[in-house]
Amino acid sequence: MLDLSQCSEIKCPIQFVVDLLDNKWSVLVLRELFGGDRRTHELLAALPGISTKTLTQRLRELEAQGLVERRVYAEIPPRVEYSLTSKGHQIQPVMVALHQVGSQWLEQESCVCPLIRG
Amino acid sequence: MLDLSQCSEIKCPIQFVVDLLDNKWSVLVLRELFGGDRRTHELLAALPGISTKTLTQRLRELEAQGLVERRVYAEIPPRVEYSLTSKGHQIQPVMVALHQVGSQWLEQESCVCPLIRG
DNA sequence: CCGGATCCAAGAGGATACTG
DNA sequence: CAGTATCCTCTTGGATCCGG
Repeated sequence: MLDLSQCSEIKCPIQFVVDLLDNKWSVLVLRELFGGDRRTHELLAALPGISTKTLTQRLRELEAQGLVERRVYAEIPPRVEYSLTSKGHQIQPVMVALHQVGSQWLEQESCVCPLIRG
Repeated sequence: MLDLSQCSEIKCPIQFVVDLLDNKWSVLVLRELFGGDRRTHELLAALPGISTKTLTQRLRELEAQGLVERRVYAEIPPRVEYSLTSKGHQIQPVMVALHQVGSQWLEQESCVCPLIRG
């Protein structure tokens, strides 16, 4: 008998994206890559607190989702560079919106630091 | 001695928003509330798989962050309604962008269901 | 109807050490 | 330099039961 269960699941586009990115680091990794190609140690430096294990996991996931490309250079010492694919670039509107809303909310927050308030 | 550690932390706006929403359900709860005010059991029905405990947790968080308002009516049986605050509405650009990118990606996916292709 | 309290399973993710 | 393997901790979140 034909299994149509997958077909009847009408997937919400919002949920679809959220599912791809709902973990501690994916969005921030993408944010870095929007700044240009990055080597592994550059990402580690740009994302304080992330472990090598987690960074690798996230990059592999993003690669499997077709958002990120991994390029390996046959050199000693090894060199690996990560970049956004064209599909990865498509997420830019989300990043722009996150940045806009985040800036708005940060402004609205009362600043805890008297020095900045001046 | 004055603790300035908080001040030296320059917060990325993107990370700021991500921190507020990085869990399994917050974005989807907000998606529902963009559809209008909702009672508890309506949210439970609209979010298949969520538990009452988790829904309450997310709502309390969103309330604490000022994104959601909780209104209690003194009736028997009890009635509680949740709605977006004005700050909550400010996240709309993110939802729009998520929806747009998600739709785009879903289209690009090869459809697994022959009936829809048909 | 709403939601708090408890218990529990699963997974995410950090620290460290090690390999090519 | 890049990445894997192991170990371990903490959090998330579901299931269930109970109370207002």
